[in-house]
Amino acid sequence: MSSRRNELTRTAARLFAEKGYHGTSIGDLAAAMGVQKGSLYAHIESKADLLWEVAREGSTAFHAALDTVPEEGPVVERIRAALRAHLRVVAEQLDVATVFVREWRYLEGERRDEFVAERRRYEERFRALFREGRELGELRTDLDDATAALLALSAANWAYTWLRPGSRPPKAGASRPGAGGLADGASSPETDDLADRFTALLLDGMRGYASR
Amino acid sequence: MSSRRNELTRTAARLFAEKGYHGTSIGDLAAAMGVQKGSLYAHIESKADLLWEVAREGSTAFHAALDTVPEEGPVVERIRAALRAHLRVVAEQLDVATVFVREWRYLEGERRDEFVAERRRYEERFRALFREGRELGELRTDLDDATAALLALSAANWAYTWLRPGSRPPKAGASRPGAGGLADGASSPETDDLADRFTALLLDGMRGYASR
DNA sequence: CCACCTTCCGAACGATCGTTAGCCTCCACA
DNA sequence: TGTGGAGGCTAACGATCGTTCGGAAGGTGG
Repeated sequence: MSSRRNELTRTAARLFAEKGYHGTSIGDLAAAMGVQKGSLYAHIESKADLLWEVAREGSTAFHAALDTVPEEGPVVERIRAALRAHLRVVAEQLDVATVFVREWRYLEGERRDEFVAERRRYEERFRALFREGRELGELRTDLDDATAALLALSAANWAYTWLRPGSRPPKAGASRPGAGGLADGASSPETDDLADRFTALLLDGMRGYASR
Repeated sequence: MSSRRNELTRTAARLFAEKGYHGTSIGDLAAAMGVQKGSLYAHIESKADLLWEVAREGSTAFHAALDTVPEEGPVVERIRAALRAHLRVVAEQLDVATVFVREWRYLEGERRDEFVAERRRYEERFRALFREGRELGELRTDLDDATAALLALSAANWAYTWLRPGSRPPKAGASRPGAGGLADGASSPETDDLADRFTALLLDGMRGYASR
C-alpha cells in the first residue's frame, strides 16, 4: 500500500474517532489531506472502504495484543497481561480503538457481519480466561464468570473515552469534548500500572479488611 | 407539551440510538411518524433541538435515579443502590440512555457545555460514594477510589450495549447488531440482580478464597 | 525518449440534506 | 356560528453529500 494511501487511512481513523463516521465528510478528509475531494478516489473506491479498513485494523491490533498473552501459567497473571495488552492498544492506537469500539456499527453488509464475528471472538477469548480461572480453582469456585468477564470487558471497552496517548492518571470522568490530541503516542508504564490497578481491584475487590 | 410532540421525541430517541444522530435524517423521523418531513417543523425548530431534548432527558433520569439513593447508611448498601438505580434507567429507557452515553457529543455550543457539566456532576456523585467509603473505613483504607469509581462507572456506562429491556441474563458480549427491539420495557428483578452481582464482584473480587 | 503509473485538479452529476413557505383541514371553544 | 390554533400537505430553496470523469503534471523504469 502506497504511503499516501496509508496516510489517508490514518487521517480517516483520526476524523472518524473525532467526529464520527457520518459526521465526517469526504470533503473533511480531503481538506485534512490538503487535497481536493475528488482526488481521494485515486486511493479508495468509497468512503465505506475507509471505515472497513480502520475497523479491521482494530480487530487485528486487539487480537494481536491478546496473542502475546501466554497460554499457560497462573490465570491471574494472564488476566493481568490481557488487560495490559488491551489498554496498551487503546493508548497506542486511540483512533483505531475508538472506531473499533464505537464506529464499527456503521459498517454494512458482509463486512459488518465479519467484523461482529471477530469482535465476538475477541470477547470470547477474554471470557475464557475467567472461566478457566474458575475451573482451575485459581478464582473463586462460585464465580459467575460471565458477569466477571462482562465487568472486565466493560472497563476495557470504555477505556477509549478517557485514556489519552500521554496516559495521565485517570479521572473518574467519562465525558470529554473533542480534544483532538496528539497523534497516537507510545505506551507508557502508566498504562500498565493502570491495567494492574484494575486487575487488583477485580481480583481482590474494594471491601475493607475488617468486614471481610 | 402536546402528545404529538412527545411522540416525536420518543421516535427521535429510538432512531438516534439505533442509527446515530448523523445517521438519522429528518426524513427518517418523518417516515417513522407517518408524516411528511416538512410537517415536523410544526413541532420543532431544528433537528438539533431533538438531540438536546433527549440528552437532557437522560441527564434528568440518571440524576433522579441517583436521588433515590439514601445519603446515610452503609456505603456498601449505597453503592449497591446506585448501581441498581443506574442499570434500571438503562433498562427502562434504553434509547434515552444510549443517547446520553453515546450521542451527546454531537451537541453543539452552550448546550454541549451544559450537558458535559451535568454529566461530570453525575460521575462526581458516583465517585463520592467510593471516596466516602474509603474515608469512613467501610472500604479498604488503601483503596484507589478514583480507579475504583472508574471501574464501576465503566460497567455502568457500557451497560447500554448489552442490557436489553427484557433484561435477560447477560452474555459477556458487547457487540450487537441493530436489533431494534421492543419499546422500553419495565425494569425487572433481573436488572437488580445483575447490579447486585456487579456490586458483589466490585466489593469482594474474583480471587479464590485459598489464595487470599 | 517514450510509456506508464501515481497523484491531483477542476468541474460536474444526481441525490439527499435540513429548512422554509403557503395553503388546507379539522376540531375545540367562545 | 365563527375563530383560531394544531397538525399536516406539497413544493421548493440552497447547501452539501458521495462519486465520476477527462485531463494534466511529475517522476520512474524500459
